[in-house]
Amino acid sequence: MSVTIKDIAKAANVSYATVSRALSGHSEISDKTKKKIRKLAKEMGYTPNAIAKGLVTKNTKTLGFIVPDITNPFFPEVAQGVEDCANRNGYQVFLCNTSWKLEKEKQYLKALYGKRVDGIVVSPTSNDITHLVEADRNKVPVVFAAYRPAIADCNFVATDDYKSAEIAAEYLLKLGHRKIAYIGGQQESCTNKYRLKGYTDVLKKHDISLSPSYIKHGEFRQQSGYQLTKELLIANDVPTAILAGNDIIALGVIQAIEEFGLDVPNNISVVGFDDISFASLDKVQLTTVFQPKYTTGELCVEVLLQKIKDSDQNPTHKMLEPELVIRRTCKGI
Amino acid sequence: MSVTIKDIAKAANVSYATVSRALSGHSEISDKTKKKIRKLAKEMGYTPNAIAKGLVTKNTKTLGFIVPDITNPFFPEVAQGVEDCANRNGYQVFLCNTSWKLEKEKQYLKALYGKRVDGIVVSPTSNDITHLVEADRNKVPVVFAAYRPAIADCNFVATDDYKSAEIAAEYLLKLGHRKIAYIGGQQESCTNKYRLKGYTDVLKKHDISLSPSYIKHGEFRQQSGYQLTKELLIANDVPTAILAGNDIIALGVIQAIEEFGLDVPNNISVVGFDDISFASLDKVQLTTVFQPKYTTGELCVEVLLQKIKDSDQNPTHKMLEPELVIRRTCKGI
DNA sequence: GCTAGAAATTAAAACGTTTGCGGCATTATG
DNA sequence: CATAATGCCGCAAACGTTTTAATTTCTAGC
Repeated sequence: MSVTIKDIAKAANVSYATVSRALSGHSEISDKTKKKIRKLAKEMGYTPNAIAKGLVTKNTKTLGFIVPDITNPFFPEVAQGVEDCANRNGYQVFLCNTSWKLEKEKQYLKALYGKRVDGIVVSPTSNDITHLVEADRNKVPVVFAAYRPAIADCNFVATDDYKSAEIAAEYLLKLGHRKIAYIGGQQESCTNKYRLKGYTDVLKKHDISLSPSYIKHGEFRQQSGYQLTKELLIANDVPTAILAGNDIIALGVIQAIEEFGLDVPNNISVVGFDDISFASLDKVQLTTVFQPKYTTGELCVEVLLQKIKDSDQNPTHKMLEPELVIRRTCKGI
Repeated sequence: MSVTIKDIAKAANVSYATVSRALSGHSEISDKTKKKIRKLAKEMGYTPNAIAKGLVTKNTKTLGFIVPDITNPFFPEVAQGVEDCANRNGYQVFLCNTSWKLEKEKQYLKALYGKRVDGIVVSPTSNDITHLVEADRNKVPVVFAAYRPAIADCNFVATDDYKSAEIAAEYLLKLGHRKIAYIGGQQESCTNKYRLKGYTDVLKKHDISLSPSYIKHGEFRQQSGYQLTKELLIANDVPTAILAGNDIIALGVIQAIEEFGLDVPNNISVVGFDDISFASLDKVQLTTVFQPKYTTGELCVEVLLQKIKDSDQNPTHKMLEPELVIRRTCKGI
């Protein structure tokens, strides 16, 4: 059995209110007893029970972080930002991995609320976020990470996906490409939609016709990029450039291209999104659009803490700037 | 204010003990009232308060997972195993990232205990684990992940690091290499020690003299592998093979070699440990020693749940089998 | 219709904290 | 010296559950 405030009170021969005050400090109490009790607490090996405390104070100093795939290096970097910032402010974070399953996302949301977390940062699995906004409205502050909800009154911090895609597409055009395919992730996903739109808009702007066979969707996974690219290459009209939905898709794309006997960038140029750490590997040198991952995580908990402090302020929207990083998977035509 | 058991009790005109029983189900209660109350609870939007529940039942259905670096792809895979298995059993997990800082590890341990987690799986930052075994003995069950403690009465699940290194070294010898360097991670780390010993033992067994300049230590990071290899290559006695402390170090090693104008595997062979997903990339094709990462995570929480159920059973030790996976970074001499 | 026994329900304590309010010393004020 | 003000501290309620023991209600057997 672990030692409680009551044990200390008994040992010090004071009421347990006094012990509580001595330990927390922010109440009127004489320096003498404060010293005495703190010393005693240390000797007895007291660790405050955050559970009991949470019950009365109604805040648990706990956050939830819901991600679709912790195995995609994009998310660990965001997670590190979340975690560091939470930790700096005395919070702990529950990690929840949905494996791109909406059902799991819902389950986790419920569980987190059950645990009475003080706030949730979530990178949603799908475009169906009704349960999340419902939670935000009635239960616990929610901020979306790397996702820009269609509804206005939600908190989010995201990188401008539309702009990211614009930048990438413009770059490819500048290199002389006209036959540019898009290998996306989940079609319904919001990120995907914005990126797709940025791409199509740029092409339209330059009067380039969009071949439907050049647009393919699957998952944000290497395997998916690989598969989709195979399909693309088997068809007779091979593009000169491929825009991948994100970096791990791009890795799959490259793999497929080379297995097909073609070369990157000599036959086909490839650009991704995110700039995960492996993109800069000498062997990879993937041209991609950088997204501030760590910062996203940090900012998410910062706005969350704001909401926690002052629950009825206006929703916060933070749009981060993408950045084209040119490496060696693209070539002029 | 969220709806509580008392609210439901009032609405249903029963005692709140009845409500509790109706909801939890595992007590004698008439089917009729059970139905009635459950329906009511749903209508009123009741979510049980796990905090309050934890206070009385003394288990929180919560686990802690402490890792040194979530950014190393090794750990997300373990994390996924931990998370999936925990989730399957109705547990939630706190992710704690120490960034290889012992101080943070200690802080987190305290915080987790404060939150009264039911168990902790930890991949320790250093070889100083006294605080962890102390916690295991007096407070909360702990199991070590991917780490084999020197002390006998601890729970752990790890891959046999000694054997892993043996396999790798033997392979290199079979290819004809005699000048094999070792670029490790943190020297004090247990994993490193076993791998180093496996390597040196094999070399001794084959009567190969160990040059001290061939053994270097730093961190389990790409940058570290890169740096150390640069130093190694600048010295005049260049090895024909390098054993890297893990895969991300290996990536740094390869980078340094190629920047130096040498080729892998034609001039220098390299082998890593872990088999992270990027090792199999077409561009990388790293020869490495596979470690069952996901399984490690899963097993960790399995033994944890055992300990939680039956606290005074003997410590559990699980040793997993490594596996050499031959790709394209090694060549015969 | 009575009673024994089983089944369903209630009352109340407990978990470990925090905190508002009241009371007692002690000190300051007139 | 009496009173007011102040500083410390104790009492007890509260947070939302579970659970033990006690009580009521129901069922069945005679």
